[in-house]
Amino acid sequence: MPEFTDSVWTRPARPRTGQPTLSREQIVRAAIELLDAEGAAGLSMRRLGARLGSGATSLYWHVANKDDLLELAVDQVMGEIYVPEPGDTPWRVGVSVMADGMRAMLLRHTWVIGLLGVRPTIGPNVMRMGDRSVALLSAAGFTGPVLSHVHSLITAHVIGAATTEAAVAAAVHRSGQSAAEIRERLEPFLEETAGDYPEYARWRQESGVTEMDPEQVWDQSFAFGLERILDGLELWRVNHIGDTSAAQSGG
Amino acid sequence: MPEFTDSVWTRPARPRTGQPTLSREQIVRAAIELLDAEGAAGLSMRRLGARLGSGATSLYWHVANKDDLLELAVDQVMGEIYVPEPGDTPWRVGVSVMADGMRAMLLRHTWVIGLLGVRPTIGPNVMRMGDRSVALLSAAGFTGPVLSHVHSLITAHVIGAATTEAAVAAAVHRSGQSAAEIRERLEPFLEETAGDYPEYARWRQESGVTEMDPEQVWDQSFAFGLERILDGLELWRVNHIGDTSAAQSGG
DNA sequence: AAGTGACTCGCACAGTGTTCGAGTCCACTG
DNA sequence: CAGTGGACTCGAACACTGTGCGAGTCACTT
Repeated sequence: MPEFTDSVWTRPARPRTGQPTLSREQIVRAAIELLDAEGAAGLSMRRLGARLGSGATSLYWHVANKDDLLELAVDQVMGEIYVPEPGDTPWRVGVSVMADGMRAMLLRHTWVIGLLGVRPTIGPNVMRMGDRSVALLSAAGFTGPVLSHVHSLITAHVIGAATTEAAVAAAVHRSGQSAAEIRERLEPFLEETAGDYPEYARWRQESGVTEMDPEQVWDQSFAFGLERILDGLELWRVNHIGDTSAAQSGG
Repeated sequence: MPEFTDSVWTRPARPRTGQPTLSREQIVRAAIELLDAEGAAGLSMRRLGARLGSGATSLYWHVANKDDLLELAVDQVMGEIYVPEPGDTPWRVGVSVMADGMRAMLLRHTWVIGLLGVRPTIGPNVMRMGDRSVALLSAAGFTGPVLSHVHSLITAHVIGAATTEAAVAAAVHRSGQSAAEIRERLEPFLEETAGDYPEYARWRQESGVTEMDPEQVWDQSFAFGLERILDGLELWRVNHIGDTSAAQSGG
């Protein structure tokens, strides 16, 4: 029975002495490249070994198993997220920068999304990100459990938005068609079922959403949501902290 | 090359004449049971066939492939979400009921979470849910692209929150330990690295979060986020619609 | 009685993650 | 310098996966 406390991060790394041809960092990097290029289904230990010019089973010396490798890969790309220092900017800007950066990362590495619900990551990069987030939100005046709630709220928005966006993007990519082609092809199907979903059909027609650039819609949707969240948080701040000075400078 | 428009939903169902021992509904139901009991990794066509007392390849008569089966399963459980009629309650309550229901569903069927980012679902239950959401949000005064943004915002919060919660729950379940045991075992590891993450360590100590019931914290975190989102939306409503009468009754 | 189409299913194939044990090479000790 | 131990590589093998194919069974129509 595996234990939660027995993960890549709590186990000591194997000591390195010789000059081996393979290294853990190299393997993780190659895995990320493969995942970016071909998605989660494209990564197999044999293919990864081949890409590195070594046998598939050699990898198991450096990595306990595939799950561990994926966990390492997730933590690695988490390190790409930039969390601003508190005090540099108003807290809303700081949080927005973090959220935008996280969203961009998830859309660069869409395979991460499917892994986030499987197992929590406590790797160094994630920890470092958490540490900096605490600094940012502390400076904004959030403390105690609420600080954690705020952090969860922001990350949940990013993850949720990226999830649906990635799903559509994956389908578009798989189909090999442009978004416009797909819309055109899907149209008759939607027309046909319009009678079953009258409210939706009405909105679809009168909203003009069919004429818009999908990519822009995603961006707008994400930005709109983030602004509403920040508005809501600001309101809470005013009511529960009453001190707006922290909005400008840290501490 | 598969096409986006060639999915389970756009293809006509096979006509049924005889009295077969297997049915699509039965297969989907059994698949959901298996997924609930053992997670995504526990579902294989062979095991599913065995559970239904039939050969594994027999399933392929009723279902094109495993991906299609999963899509059917996702849509099925999406049907468990209750979206209130507009007019029954203030819009905030209506939205909260939908969000709570969706969260509960995702936590009942955590395997769904890992599939949401893989491929968009346009099954009947999802469509029906969309239709009713449009009705709810229209009655609240949201129109055009903003209505879609609001819907995305709510669902993103639910999905994002459920994602991290499910990840932890899965790890706890796998470990076979209680949350308290895990915390106790993880403690030395966190102590050890506390020096590297000073802000986090400070917050952890002074927030008292270690003494709380994890399940309650999840609930509180989700509710806190939802309230902030609804506050932010309310603010937007007041500024951009200026009509608060729609808050009480539909239309 | 023959035929047709719905449906079931065993076999086979290519591919997966992972274990095991044999093999290679280097750094160090005696 | 011989030898030993450990770091590291890797081929073979095992149990498993999704799925195509073709043969088989049955109910019903003509």
